[in-house]
Amino acid sequence: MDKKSPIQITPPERDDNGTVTQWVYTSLRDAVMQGQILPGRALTIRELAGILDVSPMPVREALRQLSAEGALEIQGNRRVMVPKMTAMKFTELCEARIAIECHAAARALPYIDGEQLQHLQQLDRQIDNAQAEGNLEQISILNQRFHRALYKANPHQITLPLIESLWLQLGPFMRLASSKLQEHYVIDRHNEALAAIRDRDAFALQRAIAADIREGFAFADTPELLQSFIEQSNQA
Amino acid sequence: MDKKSPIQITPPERDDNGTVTQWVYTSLRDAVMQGQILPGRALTIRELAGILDVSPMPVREALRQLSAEGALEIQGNRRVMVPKMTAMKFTELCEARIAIECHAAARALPYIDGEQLQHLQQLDRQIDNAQAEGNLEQISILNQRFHRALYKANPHQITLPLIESLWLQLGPFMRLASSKLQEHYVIDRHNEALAAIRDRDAFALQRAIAADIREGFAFADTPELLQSFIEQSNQA
DNA sequence: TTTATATTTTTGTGATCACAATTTATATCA
DNA sequence: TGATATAAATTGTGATCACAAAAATATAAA
Repeated sequence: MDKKSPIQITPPERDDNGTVTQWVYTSLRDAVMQGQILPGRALTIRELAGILDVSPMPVREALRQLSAEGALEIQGNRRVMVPKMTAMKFTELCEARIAIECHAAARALPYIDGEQLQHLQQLDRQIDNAQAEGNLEQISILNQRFHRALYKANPHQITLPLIESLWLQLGPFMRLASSKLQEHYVIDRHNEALAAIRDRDAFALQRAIAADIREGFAFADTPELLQSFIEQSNQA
Repeated sequence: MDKKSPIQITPPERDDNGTVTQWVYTSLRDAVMQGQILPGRALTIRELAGILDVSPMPVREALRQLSAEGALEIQGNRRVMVPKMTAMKFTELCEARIAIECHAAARALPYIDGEQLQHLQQLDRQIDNAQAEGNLEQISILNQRFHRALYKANPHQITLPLIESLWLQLGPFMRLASSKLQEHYVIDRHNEALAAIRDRDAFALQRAIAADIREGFAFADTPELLQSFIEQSNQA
């Protein structure tokens, strides 16, 4: 119980409506996304149930769902863990994000009305503020919210679950890696995206989104730098 | 129990190794893919457990996994059902397939060696045979196998689960729709794909894959035809 | 100390049960 | 007959238990 690395879970308010399974799911999802569980660390149902003070049943269900979403990995031993990152996997995830999110953005463009544009602009301003404060955590959350709002403008959207799966797989590594950095310059490509939306220019929008995603990973520009981050995050 | 539409499940051999949950999952997945469960039909844990002659527990887990994969949908009532198709959703799923599978094919291309090419050619011949026999069921299975083998050539592949999710969402509708057709001409684009692979031509490969996917849906060419298939498949 | 073997503990799986919420069926009244 | 209220049945959820498989630990031999 205490020989292994600690699992720090800060669960959200136990909202009375909604099932326990739902709450456990959100708690674990957040913990994974924030890199609070080391990759490779074995997650046992009973231990998590003890930490969250619930019966094993909702944990079982949440683990299965998170595994299906790619956030966790079921090994041959039936053991569940946060997947370890590799350089090639990282590259594949980035390129997949670019391909799918550009597609989603282009498909959403025709549906973006004035109100939604305003909402995106507001999110962009909030990101600027968080940038000024150097609040990396907040930047990351708002950035996700910006992308989600953009893709969701398409009322027939079906790719968001796929995109979120990629975010889940990249999330833990991103957090661990960016926490090792003292500074992290971010060029704001959201303005370019907003301009492209106003111009109804799908290609420009895709360029802006692709650049935004690519520059979000710029901290691991060189293969050597990437490798060093991976080794640090996979110490287990 | 018998007022509702029947659920015809032909489960595979109960392989002794592997968990009951795994077996239930595969059984339900196949049933959904083959359109044997009407969209909108409420799936209850106990009923499925009775049909498959297992306890409710493995059914619960399988349903949750299938829901996370997009094969099933959890309504507000916590009821689970096969999602209903809409014209717009169908279009979005097709376009997403094209975008992601073209990406996956291009990323796999550099890794395809002689042995894998040979395997793809063999699958192509099998498809030709099934075509000659008019065995739609077999064509569909082999076609999936062809695409899967192609994308899997990339050893760092991470998009296959996303692609399979799209297949799961399209599958039931495709089966129901194509069963209404007497004939279904299929132009074989796999030869073009194989030629592109031999030439190491990524763009040509993407064109071939895109055309293959698009022509697989050609039976619903016009909006009116598509609408009529949707209405037929959603009678519930 | 290191390696191999035996024992204990822990773990995932699947079954069963209780209960509140929802659905379905039945009865009541216009 | 048709709408509405009441009762019965069914459902998902979460808890608990038993058990075989796996992991961790202890023991023996080199």
